[in-house]
Amino acid sequence: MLGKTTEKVVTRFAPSPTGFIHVGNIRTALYAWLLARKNNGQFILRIEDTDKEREVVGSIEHIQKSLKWLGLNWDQGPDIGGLYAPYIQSERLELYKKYAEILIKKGLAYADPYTEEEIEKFRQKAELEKKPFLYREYRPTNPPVWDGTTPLRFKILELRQTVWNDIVWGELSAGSEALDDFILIKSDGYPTYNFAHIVDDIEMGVTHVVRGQEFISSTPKFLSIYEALGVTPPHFVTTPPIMGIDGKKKLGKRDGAKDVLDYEKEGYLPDAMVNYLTFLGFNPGGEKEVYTREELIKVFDLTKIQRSGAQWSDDKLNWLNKEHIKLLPKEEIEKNILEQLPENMRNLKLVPLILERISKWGDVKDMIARGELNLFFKAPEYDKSKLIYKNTPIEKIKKNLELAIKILTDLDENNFSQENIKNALMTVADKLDSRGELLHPVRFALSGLDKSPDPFIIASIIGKNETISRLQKAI
RNA sequence: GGCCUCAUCGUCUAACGGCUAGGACGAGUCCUUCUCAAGGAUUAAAUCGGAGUUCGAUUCUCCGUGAGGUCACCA
Repeated sequence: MLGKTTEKVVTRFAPSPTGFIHVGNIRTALYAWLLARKNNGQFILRIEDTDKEREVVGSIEHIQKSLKWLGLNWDQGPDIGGLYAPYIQSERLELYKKYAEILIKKGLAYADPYTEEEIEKFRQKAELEKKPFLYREYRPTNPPVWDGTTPLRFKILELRQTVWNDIVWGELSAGSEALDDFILIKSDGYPTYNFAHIVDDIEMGVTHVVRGQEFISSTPKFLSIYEALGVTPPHFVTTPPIMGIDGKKKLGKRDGAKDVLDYEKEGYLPDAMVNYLTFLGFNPGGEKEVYTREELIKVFDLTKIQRSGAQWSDDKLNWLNKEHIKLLPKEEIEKNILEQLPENMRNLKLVPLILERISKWGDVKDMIARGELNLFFKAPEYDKSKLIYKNTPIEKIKKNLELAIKILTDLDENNFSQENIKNALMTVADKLDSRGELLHPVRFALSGLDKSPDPFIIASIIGKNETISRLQKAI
């Protein structure tokens, strides 16, 4: 499956520092990481900062933070160095120049003599003729010697059909229209992505190039560079796109794809994100869906990556996050929930109640904002008439509330637990015409809400004194 | 538009060419319940269309349709 099975697997994630990493493209990093970890290989982080115009200050740190949060640790990278340092392309310009010289010597690269305006004219002409624009049709016969002030172009010699193999997609092919004289080095001295990533992948010994399917159509160009340099290309692992929630478009920043770190802020578990992201476009077979990180590494298999795009689903992510929360030790759940609460609300007894109403830690803040926890800290104000259960007469409601007070007063304060309260009240409630005529006024007296947790858990949390005081007030 | 690619419930997906096309999310119903949530049970829901190969096609081939990607001194 990996081709040369004896080779050591080396994968990389090579983002450009143009802002945050969104969930639509972090999955490539995840798959590259899984592949390296599964094979005890190397995972490299490389920064492709060859476009100075689009560069955003601080994004390298932000990207590293995103990867760290997800637990995608790298073995070589800008911060930790490694055998092939530096890992930032702008610091490797000499290397690209060296490779460019090799191509020039071989007669496979030449200086582009045209101005941008001239090229634009060619392009317009092609558009008018409804033909695709191909620079090679205007290739200069006697290009000047390249002095570094003009773009350097690759010279495609042989026009032919390109056929190659992709581990995910199988055999792929493209006609000769896909081959053109593209730019290797820009007039500002920086290499293009097309050239730099190949040089680096060769230098760093990358064995598996994991990337999104937007690169399929430029693969013939990449292959012609490998061929020109006399280097065997790496294995290509092309991943399907992730589509936005609403439409069918690829998930991108423009379509509201969120920063990976936004999910950290919202209180998702990194393991749940990793699980969700892995399964968006991959399935090992079988019916198990909740996987730990270690299990994912074990079952990850390149041949089981999907080819069609998958739509992002917050619902499924939320469900999976809840499943991962359930996997956590009790103390950790308590710690995380308490952290979300303001100091005056940090009551350990609230934890089980909160837990069953959230799918991620951030939901706790929403509960607070909606005022759902207020009733545990302050006696509620409410419309008295709502104490009545259906058509039960007021006298009966009053009697039942008095009955409840009597029962609860008899309960020992040390045994004022949800279970004991429930047993005590239910025994009495069962003897009435309907349980509601007791349970409803009690719950309403305690909560003041049409919809709330059951009276037993409320009583156990606010304690015996407060419970009885609220019931008396109701009467 | 040229080139490349993809197509199973609403969504994520499973199914050596062979059981009644399976699971999960979401939705509905029921149980548990005074209400909400949680939990349990359960129902509905799909092989894009048309030819061909075959005893037999979700699976292989062709055509059509739909969708996505790509055609930069961006990566």
